[in-house]
Amino acid sequence: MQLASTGSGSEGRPAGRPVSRQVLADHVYEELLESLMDGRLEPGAAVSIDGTARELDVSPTPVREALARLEHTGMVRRVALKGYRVAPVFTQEDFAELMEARLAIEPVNARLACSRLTPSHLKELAQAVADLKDAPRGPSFAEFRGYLEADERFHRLIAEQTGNQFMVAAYAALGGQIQRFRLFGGVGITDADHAIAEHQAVLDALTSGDAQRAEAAMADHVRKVRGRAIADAPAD
Amino acid sequence: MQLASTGSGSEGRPAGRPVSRQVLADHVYEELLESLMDGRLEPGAAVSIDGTARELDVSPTPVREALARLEHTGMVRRVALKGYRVAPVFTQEDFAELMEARLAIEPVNARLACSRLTPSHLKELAQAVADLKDAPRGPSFAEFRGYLEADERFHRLIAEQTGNQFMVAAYAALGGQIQRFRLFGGVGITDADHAIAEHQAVLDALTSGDAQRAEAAMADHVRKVRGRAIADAPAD
DNA sequence: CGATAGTAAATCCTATAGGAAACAGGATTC
DNA sequence: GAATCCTGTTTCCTATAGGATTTACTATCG
Repeated sequence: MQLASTGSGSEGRPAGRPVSRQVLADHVYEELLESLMDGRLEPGAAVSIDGTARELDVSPTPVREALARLEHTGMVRRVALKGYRVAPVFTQEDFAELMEARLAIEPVNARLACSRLTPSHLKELAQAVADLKDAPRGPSFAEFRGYLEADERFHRLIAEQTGNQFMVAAYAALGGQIQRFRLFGGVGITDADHAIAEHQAVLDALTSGDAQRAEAAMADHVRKVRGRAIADAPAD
Repeated sequence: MQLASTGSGSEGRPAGRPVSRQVLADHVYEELLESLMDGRLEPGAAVSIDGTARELDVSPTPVREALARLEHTGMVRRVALKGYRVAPVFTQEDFAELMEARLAIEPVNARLACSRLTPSHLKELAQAVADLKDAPRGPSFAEFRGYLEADERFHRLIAEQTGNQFMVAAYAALGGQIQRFRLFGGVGITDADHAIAEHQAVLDALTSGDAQRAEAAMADHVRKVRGRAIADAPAD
């Protein structure tokens, strides 16, 4: 790394980025994922490979690779020779299926995590609940973004604390869809008080170390989320 | 499939082939997936982009796209600037986690599928069990390949018959790993008689329409598979 | 006025080229 | 004899070019 006396070739490295060499496809992936999560890319919108490449000032090759990865998450769909589109809006049936899947996975996660919890894990969970309480809940997206982030973080932490890589993967596959639904499913943050109380109940159960109770608390939470969403659903 | 007949690639492809136009990346994906499932690509082996491209007589671009998709399934791993490698062998801990995840997902699948079963679905399941019984079980891989395929098909059919796209995705994420473990985990087909009987029990429960019984039968099957695998595990 | 054909633009898909980094092997020096 | 440096090769990563196909717009004809 130290330069030899006879510097061969270009000596001037850009001062801004000395070694932080990163693969462009990763950057593109992160950028697209953020756009999808933030709602800047609305369901049904076309995601042009060339267009995205021009917008991010890269070549189409990294964009193609990033989209290939994103396709496997269900966030975008590929039609063989037509290109990529953002996955369509959730129907009520999709939502019901998603909640069914959450009911199968998340209570198990809570039960498994319960037996492996460490104090630092509990602290992280408590922080997530605290952030949920403190997050602003304004009408614009920028204002309730923190709320959604804390909500997702709480559930993801529990999945990670199972120590089971497959349960983490299973939740991750759902987590993106859950986040997407929160944005476009029509359910706002009218249920914050209830949701916070339920999260607190899950956290209390986990703290108590009673795995059965934690599993039940999580199942109760998911069921109630489903119930509130159905009650608020637009009759389209 | 035409890839095999290209021989010594002399010139570009002949112009008059409008029909059966398909994306090359899909071909590469299928080819690689089959190699991974068949065990031709052993765990830890490097999967060179350029090498695979030469071998399949395509350019590196489709190979890159196929590998990007495969990475998300856990079959291959990517190191930032070093390339792709086949995922390492399962440890006993990995196996325990996989079975824990199966226990969370597959019994639920059986329960959900039970209420939606149609006669044609039942016929497909019965065919899978019949194939399992009839499949040869020789020592070489080519001989018990049919057995593994029927086994995987049975479980996948149940997942699909839930009608829940997310449960299908969750099972698909596990299914590949299960198949990989069957090849490299050390458990042969010494338990065929037990496994067939358990599959039959699950099928009977599904036929009866008793969702609770189907769920229990599937849970019993997964637990017994786990038990037999642990008993047969090499003490490495 | 409406429908159709033709052209132009945009897009996807694949191949090829070139730069950068990592790995392997051999030669040199202590 | 061992460690180090250098060099050649391989591989990954990105950019660019070109063929093929779909889409949109326009002009012409019925």
